[in-house]
Amino acid sequence: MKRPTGKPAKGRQRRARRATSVDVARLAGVSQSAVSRCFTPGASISEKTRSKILAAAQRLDYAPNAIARTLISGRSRIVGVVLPNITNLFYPEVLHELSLRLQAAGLRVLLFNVPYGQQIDDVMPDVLQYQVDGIITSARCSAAVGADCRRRGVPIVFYNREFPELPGSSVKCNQVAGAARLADLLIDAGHRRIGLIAGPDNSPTAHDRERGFVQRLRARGVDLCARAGGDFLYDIARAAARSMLGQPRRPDALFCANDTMAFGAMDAARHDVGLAVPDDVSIVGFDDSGPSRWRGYDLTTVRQPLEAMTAAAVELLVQSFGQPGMPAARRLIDGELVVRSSARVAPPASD
Amino acid sequence: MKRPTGKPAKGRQRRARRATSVDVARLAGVSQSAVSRCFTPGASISEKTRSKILAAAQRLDYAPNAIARTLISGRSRIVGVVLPNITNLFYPEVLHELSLRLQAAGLRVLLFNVPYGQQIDDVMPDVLQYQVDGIITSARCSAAVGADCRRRGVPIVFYNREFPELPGSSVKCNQVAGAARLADLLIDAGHRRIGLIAGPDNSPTAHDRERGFVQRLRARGVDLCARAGGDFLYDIARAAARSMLGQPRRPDALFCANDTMAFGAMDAARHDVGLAVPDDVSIVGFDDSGPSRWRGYDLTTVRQPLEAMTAAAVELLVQSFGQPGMPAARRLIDGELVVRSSARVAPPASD
DNA sequence: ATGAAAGCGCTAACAT
DNA sequence: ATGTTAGCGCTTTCAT
Repeated sequence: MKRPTGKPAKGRQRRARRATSVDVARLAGVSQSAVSRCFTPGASISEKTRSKILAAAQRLDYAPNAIARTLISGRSRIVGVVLPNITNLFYPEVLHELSLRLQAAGLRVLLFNVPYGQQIDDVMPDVLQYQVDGIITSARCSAAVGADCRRRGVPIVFYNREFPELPGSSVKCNQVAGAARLADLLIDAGHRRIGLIAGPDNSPTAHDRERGFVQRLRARGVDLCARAGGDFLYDIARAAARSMLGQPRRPDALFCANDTMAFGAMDAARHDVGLAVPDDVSIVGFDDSGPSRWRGYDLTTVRQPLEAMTAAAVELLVQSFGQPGMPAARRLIDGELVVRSSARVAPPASD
Repeated sequence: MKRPTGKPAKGRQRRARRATSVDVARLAGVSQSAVSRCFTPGASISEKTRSKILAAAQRLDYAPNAIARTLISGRSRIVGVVLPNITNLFYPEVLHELSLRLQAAGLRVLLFNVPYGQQIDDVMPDVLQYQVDGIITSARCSAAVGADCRRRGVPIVFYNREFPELPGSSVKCNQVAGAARLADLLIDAGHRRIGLIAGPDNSPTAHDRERGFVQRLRARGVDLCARAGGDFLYDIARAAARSMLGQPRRPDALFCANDTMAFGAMDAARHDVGLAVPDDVSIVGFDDSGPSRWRGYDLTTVRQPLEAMTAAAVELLVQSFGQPGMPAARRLIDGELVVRSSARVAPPASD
């Protein structure tokens, strides 16, 4: 089955044939392995050979084929990033940070979107087929996935999720502590009728925030006076706030489990119910997303320290490349209370 | 260099050895190529063999190695997505749409971020090394990149950018027409003192919007009464609007080249200058980003039809997989005028 | 420091 | 329909 000389390698090729290391070797008058070494940092090669090879490579417009390299070396330098729903105001920033840092570490981002309602399990086979060196995920995850990764030796880092029973490190913002600080802030300001607009039932993050808030309230002898679900969405939260604040004995402070809902609540207060913020009602959120700095909202909230979280995630992942059997590390990073004007900070003067 | 029998393939391996098609073939008692066919849609294989193979594959937890497949077939099913700055309120949605659609088409997204100030050229070598089947990009781009792609036979689709001189298709929202509609809307409402807050100097999109707006104004006999740069950013636009609206002969309408700047301008009008929107000043933007629907802004704007644009981009790319020499297609998609309450729509009753 | 050779896991031509 | 075989382009021993 020798192919007739001169014919371009098989009939298959669909793209312009790129120069290979063999071509470069031939032109430079060296062996193919020399070319390989030339493009491998730290390989032993003389300066003379190197420059000959580089010249030939340049002439042929050669660049190493990362796919072939992956196949033989078993390392792809690709990280699978699996996110639940990029549309959420929070994830774009995460992804931005993540891709910059991974790029800086010489790693590539293979992005996977888990459509609403599905979990990571559904995309996992695809991720694994591309021989990713590691995975960073913020999606829901089952034990099967953990087992998969372990079996394959693919390290996984959970971002703002935690699965103590799964092998894999995690990085989390301390939602509980952050929410507690907001509870303190409201109570210190003299609020006693405090309502809560919660996130989706299936979001651990939302749960943590609610738990942290309510626990601290209890610890200081205050009970929630109203609660509604807002699903992390503006419209739902606005409707919830509208009806909550429309009551005769309405709350005078509102904790929303994320910023987007807080914006909805503020708009409900001002435009639907006709209350002033913070004079009639204090409103606080969680995330410190872009619009919270805007003058129209100026939201008191807790900043998730994205840079630190992302740096930690990448760091943990890169570390685990070194030692395969690395024990799972858990990093809990405190959020920063950002006090703006949407909540009063002291009890009203005359009361 | 025969390796001693029984020893695990070389000393190199860093991850648990995964089952290969050879293992599956052996267990199923068929040839390795049969296994390959079994996992190739449309290949001819008997039902009996297929099920034998699938059973063996399941037992061994086998999945085809996409990297090896890429190497031999020359098709990676990976699309390089190159974006300039994901933090911009617009790109997250693009990326979301794009990744969903590409996933649905059986393609993977390899994400590249072009840090501020750089152009696509700087990341291009990396993209190409991974043998992507195609590229979708929204980053600045030079002729060299176009030449690169052409030479390599890698199709490229420009998203909201256009390079007529480069080989490659493009999908664009018709910024000029959209901006013209906003100009019409303001003039029809009786505005004659119209100001503009422009985008970054290096953004073609920003230029198109400004050009479309100003041209239509001129065509109807109106000249811009003020102009400032806002760099697509909230803070800068707010400052610009503050000084513009603080003048004695201030504009009574403002076009901001994107929504984010319009939010800044609205906040400046209301909170910095004490003007009512739209009673004292009409403000319009461009993009229809999330907060424009919020009650606090309720911004009149032009919606970039992301779904249509993204669908077109993926479609063009997939088409060009079929015919390598496909002529570049240019798709210009009209945006939709979204009339909300931030701009008045008729001349004031008594004037 | 360099070269020869093996082979990563797979697809696709060819032969049966 | 199935098996045989030749590589895809590279990294990595091993030998020199």
